[in-house]
Amino acid sequence: MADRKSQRVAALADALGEHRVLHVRRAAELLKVSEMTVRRDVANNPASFQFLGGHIMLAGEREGEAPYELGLAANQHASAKRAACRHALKHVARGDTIYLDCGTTLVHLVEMLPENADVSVVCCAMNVAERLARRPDIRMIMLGGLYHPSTASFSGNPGLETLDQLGINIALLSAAGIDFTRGATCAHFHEVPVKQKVIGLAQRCHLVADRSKIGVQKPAFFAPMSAFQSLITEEGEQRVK
Amino acid sequence: MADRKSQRVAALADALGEHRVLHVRRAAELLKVSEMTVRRDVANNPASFQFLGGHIMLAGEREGEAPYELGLAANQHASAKRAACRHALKHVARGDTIYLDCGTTLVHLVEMLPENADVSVVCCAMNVAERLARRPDIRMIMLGGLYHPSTASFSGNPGLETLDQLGINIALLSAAGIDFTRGATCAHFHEVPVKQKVIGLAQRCHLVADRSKIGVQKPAFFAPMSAFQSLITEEGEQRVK
DNA sequence: CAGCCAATGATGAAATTGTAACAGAATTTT
DNA sequence: AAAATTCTGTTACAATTTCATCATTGGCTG
Repeated sequence: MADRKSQRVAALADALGEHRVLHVRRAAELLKVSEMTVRRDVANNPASFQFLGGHIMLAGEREGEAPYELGLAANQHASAKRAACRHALKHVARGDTIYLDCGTTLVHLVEMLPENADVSVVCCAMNVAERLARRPDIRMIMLGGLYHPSTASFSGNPGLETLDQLGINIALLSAAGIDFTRGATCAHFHEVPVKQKVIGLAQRCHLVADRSKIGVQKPAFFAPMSAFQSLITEEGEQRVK
Repeated sequence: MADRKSQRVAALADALGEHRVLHVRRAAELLKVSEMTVRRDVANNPASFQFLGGHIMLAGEREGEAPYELGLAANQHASAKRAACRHALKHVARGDTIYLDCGTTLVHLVEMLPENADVSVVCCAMNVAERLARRPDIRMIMLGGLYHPSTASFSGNPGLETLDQLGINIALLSAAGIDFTRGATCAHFHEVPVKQKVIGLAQRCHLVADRSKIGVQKPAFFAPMSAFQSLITEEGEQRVK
């Protein structure tokens, strides 16, 4: 009986893995038990499931709990990041190929891209790619390689070589630290080669970040401010050259 | 006026970007309007928001709406696929590097991998990668390139070149068609180069699929049955050489 | 400024959801 | 095999959500 129960719980987890959200009634049908039993199963496994007004979802998708280690950073300054992206969006034109950097800033830009914008997006991060995958009207090119949970991004030579085959019009880079004299830095060294190569190849580069990054310096340096056309923050755009 | 409204909608989207889910009441407080107005805003933007029993969440995380076109296929034969994966799992040993093919079959295997299994997983599909990203104990290598929504996978030369840098012990391939005389086929031609190169490089290859695929033939041929150590289905493993 | 219109708020009835209590099944223990 | 225990389904009722309706507000136009 503990068998039956755990089997049901597993089946429910499976179903949720595919549907993301399930109404209690529907779950009861699928599992061929009463609604009440489903409710009890859910209540007994708060670690796995979560109730939300008649619907069941996986607990993991709860507030802030992204599968990445980015979780914490993601929520901070989110509206500032969004605002910065809104400003950055002006630089994207029809037909462009753009590079979106890893981090939690530029994911917001994906949702702002107008429908049928006819843009190709190059990225190297799972969180960005996940959003892009929801947009069949956008062509996505992913730079693969070894996965780094800390940034939800990939690194490696073949990914860098992919860039040789691309013509990037606009590169939108993010940074964890921006110092006007020293330049742009990030937290992890594996990000550096991709950023630098993109900077070298793209027609125009912009640094996109919320203002909390200004004055900060992180361990991995990747570009002087002169590498960028502008710095774009929630307050708008400013020349840096 | 329409200004006020769209501003509210944007603010709501922002708030949801941070919280993922918001109770109507809480949203009403945040936006400083009545609950009813929030409800109306949500109802007027079904493309952006979704109601879930008193809670608001961003659309796109909606039921059944996987971001991939795989949606339909995903549910069919799901338990057969899971069973097949359970059998396939026996071939994975500590320290192995394994290749997981694209499709809806082998995603199930990811969750079955024991914790701290010390395995490296090579993949080329978003749906597989998404699950792997939730597993910090697994090393993931992604073959990047151009994204194909039809299979949620990537293709391209640099991805293929990544394979040259890897030593794959076990390759688990899936197929949309299995014909014992003709061999294994899949639905999309862009999958073929990756599959073939993996088959060429891996120490051992197994074909993993539910039995509904047997006797079926799809347009893109990628390997004769002799390429595989065995065929693994929900009924277990069978030699094919 | 009267009048119109859209937007918002308030109210309450209807529908849905959450939960406790009990009774019947299934399973395990004695 | 009987008893005890756990699990499940049913029912009833409380709490909450949903929605239609109408009153009120605020802005705009003539």
